[in-house]
Amino acid sequence: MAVTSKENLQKNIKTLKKIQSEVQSINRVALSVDCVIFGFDENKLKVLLIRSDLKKYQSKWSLLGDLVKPDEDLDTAAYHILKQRTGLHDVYLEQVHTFGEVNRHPAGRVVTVAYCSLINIQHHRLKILDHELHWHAVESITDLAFDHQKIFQACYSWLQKRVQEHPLGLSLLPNKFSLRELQNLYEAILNIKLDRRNFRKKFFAMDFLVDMGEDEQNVPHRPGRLYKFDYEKYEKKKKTWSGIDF
Amino acid sequence: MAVTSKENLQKNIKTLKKIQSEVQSINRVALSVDCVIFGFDENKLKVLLIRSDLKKYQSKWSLLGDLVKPDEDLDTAAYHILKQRTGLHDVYLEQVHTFGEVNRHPAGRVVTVAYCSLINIQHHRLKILDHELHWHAVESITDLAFDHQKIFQACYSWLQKRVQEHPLGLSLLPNKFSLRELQNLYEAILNIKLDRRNFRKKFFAMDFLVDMGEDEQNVPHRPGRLYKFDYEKYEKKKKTWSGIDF
DNA sequence: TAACTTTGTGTAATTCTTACACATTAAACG
DNA sequence: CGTTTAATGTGTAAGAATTACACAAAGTTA
Repeated sequence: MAVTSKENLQKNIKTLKKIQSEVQSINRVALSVDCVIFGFDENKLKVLLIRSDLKKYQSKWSLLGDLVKPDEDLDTAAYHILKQRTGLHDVYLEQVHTFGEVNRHPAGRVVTVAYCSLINIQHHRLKILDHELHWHAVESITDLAFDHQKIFQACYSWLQKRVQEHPLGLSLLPNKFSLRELQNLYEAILNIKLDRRNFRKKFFAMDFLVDMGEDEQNVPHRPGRLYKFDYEKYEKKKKTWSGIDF
Repeated sequence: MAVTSKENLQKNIKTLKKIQSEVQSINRVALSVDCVIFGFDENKLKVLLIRSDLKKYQSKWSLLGDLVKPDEDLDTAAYHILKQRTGLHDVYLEQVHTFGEVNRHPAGRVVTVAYCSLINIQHHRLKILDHELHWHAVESITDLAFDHQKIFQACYSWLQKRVQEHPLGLSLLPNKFSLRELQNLYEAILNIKLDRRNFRKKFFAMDFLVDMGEDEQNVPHRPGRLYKFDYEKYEKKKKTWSGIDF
């Protein structure tokens, strides 16, 4: 099988050259990444948006994005945006979907890879004021630039689903949090009300919460216990899918 | 807010031109789509592979893919491959992930968008013999060309998860199928054994199966009932996610 | 010290999941 | 034609998970 004859080798080199020329010439497009950066503040789910350079006059907001350099991995490009815009490097980031319609961008063919990121809004407050960068409550996001509304919607739906099978949502909270905060978070993301006792029971039953032995401070009522999430334990024990459930 | 002053307009045009030049010049990469095409035959889950043009001498197999033309949508490009290679046009196709590592392809920077497709292998048998196109059982797929092993693995994992929340798996079966076939399908995809009675109970409880009033033919034992899947009913009733379950 | 607000906890009813066995049907074989 | 073979079709009881729901305790504020 693995007879590497001279002809085969030459044929192969020829084919490679052909592909290379195809790759180099006409068949190229611009590639960008766009990040949907979620935060959680005042019990609301928020998204970080920037006033679009382009179309500024229409006062439209857009997602944070940039062109991918020819020598840059996609993930790297997305991390770069996060670092640049929020100053954070240790963030949850996951690719969601690629949008490649021919006419999606006014500047020509630009295919964009959408990433979803979740950050702790408190670690970050500082860097915001410069630029035209602002947090927007998800319900209020209605008319973004380009096809960013669609991209945002895809990422939000993705988050709502993903958060039910993976503890990524916790990236939105401080390291120590109360169960009320945790519940508020899920209620905000899923846009539903949950039963407090059952929510609590469920999370304790998962057994990933570590009691920090501390209570909340400066609350005008009985303070709640603070917990952290044990990611290591989660990684070991995480649910191995099985059950058909349309 | 919406004051469209002349300066703003001019500034905007200038910005657009700047982006256009960035988009047109250096910041471009080749884009391809790769399809992981699943089929189901002899109670095994299979994938359609082609002998790589390139690296042919190493007898490696690869996924079916092609460069995306500058005037072609991503989904269109993926459909095109399916049409071209299988002759089928009415297939289940979904984007899974985009792979964009700088050095993933020997011919230069090629970012590829991976699609997953499920086809009914019986509607298709004919077109296979030409080309170096073959079905491979998923367990036997170990050493594909380029990073195709990684792409295949991502799509297979995606399928295993997706099939538990969406009836896409049924695209792999004929329109009329027995419950045994259906169970074999799920067992093959998930690579587990399922209890026959409970499986049956579960599917009937979903209430998406329509009794065709016919039995299997030419089986050397008691024939099973044939059913079809009611996609319309599914679309109406489909489960609205809710439950946290890591 | 009384009023307020939110925490923390338990149980009963219901639904869902799992494990498991036997009679039935058709084809194949002698 | 009767026996064997191989799969279909069905029900139930035990256990697990989910839901709905109410009251005492702990701090803060006035």
